[in-house]
Amino acid sequence: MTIKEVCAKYGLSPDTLRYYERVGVIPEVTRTAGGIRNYQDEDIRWVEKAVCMRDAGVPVDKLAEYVRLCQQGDETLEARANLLREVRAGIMEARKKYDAALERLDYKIGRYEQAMQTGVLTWE
Amino acid sequence: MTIKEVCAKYGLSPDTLRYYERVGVIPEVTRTAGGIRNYQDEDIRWVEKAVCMRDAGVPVDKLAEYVRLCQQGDETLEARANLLREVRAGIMEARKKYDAALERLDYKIGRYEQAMQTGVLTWE
DNA sequence: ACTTGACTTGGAGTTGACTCCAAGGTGTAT
DNA sequence: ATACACCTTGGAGTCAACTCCAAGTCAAGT
Repeated sequence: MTIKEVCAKYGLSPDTLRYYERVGVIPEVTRTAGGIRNYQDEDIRWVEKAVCMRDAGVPVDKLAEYVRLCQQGDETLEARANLLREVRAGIMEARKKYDAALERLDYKIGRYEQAMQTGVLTWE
Repeated sequence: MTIKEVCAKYGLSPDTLRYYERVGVIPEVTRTAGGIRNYQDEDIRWVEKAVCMRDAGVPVDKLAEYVRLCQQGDETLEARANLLREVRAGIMEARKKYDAALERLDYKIGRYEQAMQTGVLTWE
C-alpha cells in the first residue's frame, strides 16, 4: 500500500505520516527496492493505533516512547503496561472535563431553545 | 478579586487570563480607578465558563465568537444556540474517539497484565 | 527514451495557545 | 514617602504538531 492510499484510508496527509515515522510514533515502514514506502499489514496496524491514540489527545512523544519500548523486547513489558495505564488515566481525566462541558452546554442550549419559543430570556 | 486570586482559583497564569481577555474569550474585565483588573462575580462566571470549555478542547476563536454574539444582544439568540450546538457536536465527536482509545487501551493493558502473570505473551 | 505524476529527503515555515519580557504604573505597609 | 510586591501594556518568544518547499528520484504509460 502506498503512502497515498494509507493517507486516504485514515484521513492523514503524507507529510503527517512521514512526520509520525520520523519522530517514532510509528516504527520505520517497509520500503520498495527503490526506497519508496510500501505499507504492509503490520505497518498499517501501527498507523491505525497511532491515529486512534492521537485522536484521543495522547501526545506524540508518549506514543514514540511506547514504540521504543516495544522495540526493546520482552523486558519492557511492565514499563509498557505502566505507560498505557498513565495514558489511560490522562484520557479519563480529559473525558471527565468533556462531560462537564457537555452538561453545561445542554443546559444552556435548552435555555436558548426555551427563550426562542417563548420569546423571553429569563434571568440569563 | 485580583487577577492573582482568580488565577489561583482556576489554575491559570495571569498571562493566560490577560490573553483570554485580549482575544475576547472573556469580555473586558472590571477595573479599579487605577486601571487594575478587579474581577466581579460576573467576570468570574465568564472565566469559569471559559476554563470549562477550553478544558473540553473548544478552540479560543469559537469562544470569542460566542462572547461577541452575547454582546450583540437578543437578536443573536439563534446564532448563539447554533454555535453551542456546533460546539456540542464537536465535543461528542471527540468523546467518541476517547472512548475508542480507552477500549483499545483496556484490552491491551489486560493483555500485558496477563502476560506478566503467566510470563507468556500470547500472539501479540 | 521520455513524459508525467507520485515519491523521496532535509529543513524551514505555520498555527493555535499560550508564555515571557521590559519598562513602567499602582497600592499598601512601614 | 519610600519600599515593596503586584499590577499594567505591547510585543516578542516558545512549544507541539503539523505543513510546506525545493531539489531530486522512482515508476507507469506511450
